[in-house]
Amino acid sequence: MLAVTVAVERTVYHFDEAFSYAVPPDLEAQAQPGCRVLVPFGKGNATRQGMILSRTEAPEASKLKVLQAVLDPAPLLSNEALFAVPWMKAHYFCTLYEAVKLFLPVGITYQMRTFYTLSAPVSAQTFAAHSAEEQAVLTFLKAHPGTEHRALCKALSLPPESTVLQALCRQGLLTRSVDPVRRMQDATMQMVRLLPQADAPKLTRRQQDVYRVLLDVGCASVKELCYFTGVTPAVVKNLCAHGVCELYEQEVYRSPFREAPESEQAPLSLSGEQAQAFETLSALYHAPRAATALLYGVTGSGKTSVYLRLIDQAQEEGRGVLFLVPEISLTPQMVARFRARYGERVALFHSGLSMGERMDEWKRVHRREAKIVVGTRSAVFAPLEDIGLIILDEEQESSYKSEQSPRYSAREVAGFRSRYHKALLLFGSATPRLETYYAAQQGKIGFAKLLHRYGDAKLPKVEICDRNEEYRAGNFSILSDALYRALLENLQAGHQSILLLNRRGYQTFVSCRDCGHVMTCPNCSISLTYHAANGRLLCHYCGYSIPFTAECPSCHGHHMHYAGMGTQKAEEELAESLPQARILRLDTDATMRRFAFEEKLAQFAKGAYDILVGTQMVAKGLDFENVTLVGVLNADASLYCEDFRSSEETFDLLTQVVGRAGRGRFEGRAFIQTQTPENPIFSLAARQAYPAFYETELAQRKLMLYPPFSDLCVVGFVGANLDEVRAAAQRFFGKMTALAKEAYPTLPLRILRPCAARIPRAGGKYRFQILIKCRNGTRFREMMRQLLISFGRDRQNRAVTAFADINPDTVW
DNA sequence: AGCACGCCGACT
DNA sequence: GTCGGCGTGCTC
Repeated sequence: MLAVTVAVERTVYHFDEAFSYAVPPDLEAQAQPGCRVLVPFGKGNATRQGMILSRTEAPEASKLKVLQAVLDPAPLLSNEALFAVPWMKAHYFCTLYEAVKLFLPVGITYQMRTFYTLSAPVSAQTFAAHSAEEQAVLTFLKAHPGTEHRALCKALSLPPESTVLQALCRQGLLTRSVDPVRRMQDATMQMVRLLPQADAPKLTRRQQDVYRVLLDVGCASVKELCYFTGVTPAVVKNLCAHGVCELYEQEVYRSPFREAPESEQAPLSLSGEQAQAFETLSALYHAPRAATALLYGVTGSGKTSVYLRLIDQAQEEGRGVLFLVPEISLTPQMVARFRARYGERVALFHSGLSMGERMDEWKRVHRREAKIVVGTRSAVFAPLEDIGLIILDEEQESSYKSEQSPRYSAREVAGFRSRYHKALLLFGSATPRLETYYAAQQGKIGFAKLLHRYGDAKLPKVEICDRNEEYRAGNFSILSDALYRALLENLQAGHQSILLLNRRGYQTFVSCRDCGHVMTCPNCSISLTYHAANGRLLCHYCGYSIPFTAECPSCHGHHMHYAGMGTQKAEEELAESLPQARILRLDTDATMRRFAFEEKLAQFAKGAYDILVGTQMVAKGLDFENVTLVGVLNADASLYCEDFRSSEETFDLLTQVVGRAGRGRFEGRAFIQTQTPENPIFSLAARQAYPAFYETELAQRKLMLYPPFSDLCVVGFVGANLDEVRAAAQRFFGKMTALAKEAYPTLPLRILRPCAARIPRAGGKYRFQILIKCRNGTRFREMMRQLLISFGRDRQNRAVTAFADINPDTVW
C-alpha cells in the first residue's frame, strides 16, 4: 500500500514530525513529493494542509489515516527543496511546514475557508419555529447557497462570537464544508484571435478597422486592440458574436519592473587587478566541486564589474545565478543595471513587491523563464534549478539573518544550495565579517582581492573630532566647530554634504562627558546598559550589574550621560545653526513609503538640497558626484553597545560612509565626531585599513572566545508573567547543565546563566535569555532539539515559549 | 496550537 | 441524575 510522509501545517515544534498517511488508489498518481495535500489531523480530524515530503510503502495492516486530496497537479518543490526542509528544521529549530513555507510565495498558499449551505429546503413550520436571527440566516442562504463564513457574518452583521451557525448545523439545517481557497489568483489578460474560416461578412466601419488589424497580427489583447484602433471593447465583442474572432484568456505576469528593459550591452573592461580576481574566481566556478570564496575589495574598487563578468559566464553556460543584496543596497539604479544587461532573464525579489508580483516572479523562475534571481534575504529560496553561481554582496550585513522564526541565515542556506548544485558561493565586501576573512586567510575558502580604487580615485581626507574638549568648553551642539565650519564652506562652494546619525544601539550606553569614559562590563568587554526601572547598569551577556552613580569612576566628574538623539532633533538643530541650508532628512524606519524615499533621493541628486541627514541607510551605496563632505555625528553610538560585533559593525559603517565623499572630480572630506578619539578604530576606518582592524579585532575575539573561535547560541524565553518566564529559563538552564554533563560530556560548551534580554519587555511580554558559547555541530543541535522538545512537553512551562537561535546577528 | 476525554460542582 | 467547567494528554 502506498503511503506518503507529510509536513503538516500549524504544528508545534515539540510534536512536529513527518506524519504518514495512506494514499487511496485514485490519488496515487498525483500524490507526488512536493505537492500540497489536505489531510485529517488530530482528535477531531480537522482538515489541514500539508506538503508531501516522500513516498513510502506502508504495511497493509497499518491503520494510517487517509489522504483527503492533492491540491497541486505538479510538484511545487524541487528535490533540492525537499532535501533542504529537514535540514532547515535541524538547523533553525522550526517545524517542517514552516520550512516548507519559505520555499513558496505567499500568494500561492491556500487558506481553509468555511462555507455554509442549506441542507434541504426548510418547511414553513420549521422556519417559524426559529428566532429572527436564525430566520435571517436561513433566508440569506436560500438566496446565496455556499456563502463563506466571514461574508455571511458581514452580510447579516452577526457578531464574531455568535453561535447561531453552529446551532443550525447541529440541528442539521445547515451543511458546513471547509474548502481550500487560493489566496491569489493567476493574473490573466483578455485576448482576441481571428477564427480560421472567418470571411468577413458585412462589417461596419469600426469592425473593419479591427478586422484589418487582426488580419495583420492574428491575435492581440483586447485592451491593446482597442487602444490601437480607437474603438470600445463593445465593437470587439460584437465581432466575436459574428463569428469572426474569439475571446480567450491568457496568463500574464504581474511585473515588479516599471519599465521595459533598455537593452544596453556595454562591454566590461576590467582593470588588471579585476581581471586577476575574475580568473581566480572563474577557476573555482569551473571546479567540479562546490566552492566558497571571498572577494575582498576596498570601497570603490569595482567589485560589481567582477560579479557581472562571472554572471555573464554562468549565463553563457546556461546555469542559474542567485545574486543577493542587503535590503538597503537594492537601489533602482542597481536593478536597472541588471535589467539592461540581462533583460527578461532577471527575476526580482524584495520586500517592496506586492503579493501578486512576488508570486509571478516566482512562477517565471519556476518555469525556467528567468535564470538570474536578484533579491534580498528571502530570494535565497527562489526555485532556481541548476545554479552555477551564488553571490552575496556586502556579506557582513545583518539583514541576511532572519530575526523571526524560522531564524535562518541566508548565508548558510546559500551554502547549502551551492553544495547541492556544486556551485560557486561568492561573498563580496570591503569590510567582511571576521569569520569570513579568517576563513579566507586560513585557506578554508577561496580569496580574491581588489586593493585599489578603480581609476585611482583618492580617499577623502578624514578628520577625527574630539567632542570631549568641546563638551568641557560648553559646546553641546550636535556639530563640532570643525564640522560646522566645513559645512559652511561646503555650502558656500555649492557642494553637497551628507551627515550620518548613527542610531544603531544609540542611547543605551553611559559615558562621561568630561573624560569620555564608557561604562563597560568587567567580564564581557561590552558596554553596560542603563535601566531606569531599578536605576542600575546591567550587562546582558553575563548579568553583571552595578548601581548607577552620577560620578564618573575614572575622573570623578559629575557629567555622566546616557541620552540619545533622533534624526528629527538633529534636523531641527541643524536648521537652527545653518538657517540658509536646505536640509533633507531620511529615516530607515518603515514609516516612509518606498517611492517617497526614491523621489527625495532623486531630488537630492539634482541639487534640490544642500545637506542630507539620515541613519544607516545614507552610509551605504549612495553615489553622488557633488557630495564632497561627509560627517558622522555620533560615531560612538554603535561602538559601545552590548554586542561583541559592535566594533566590526562600526568599522563597516565608518568605512562605508567615508567612502561616500569625493566620488566625483572633487576631492572629499570626512569628519568623525567621537567622545573616544583614542580608540584606534577611527584612524583605521579613516585609512580604510581593514586588514589592520582585522588583526586587532581577531585577537579580542580569541581572548573572549567569540566567533570565529566559537559559535553563540541564544535561547530565548517569552511569556506574559515575569516570574514564570524567569522560572522557565531557570529550569531550562538546570536541565541543560545536567544533560550536558550526563549525555554530552565531551561537547565544548559554556552556558551562561539566564538573564533578561536586551529588550526585557516587548509587546507586553517578558523576555529572558540564556547565552551559550558552543560549537554549532550536529551533536550540539541534537542536544538543543531534545531540550526544546522536553521544554515544550513540560506542563510547568505552559505559559512560556522558548526558541533557540544559533549565531544571531543582533542582540535579542 | 486545537481538540476530545474525563472527573467534579450547579442546575432540572 | 445531567450539563458543562477546564485540567490533561495526544496529534500518522
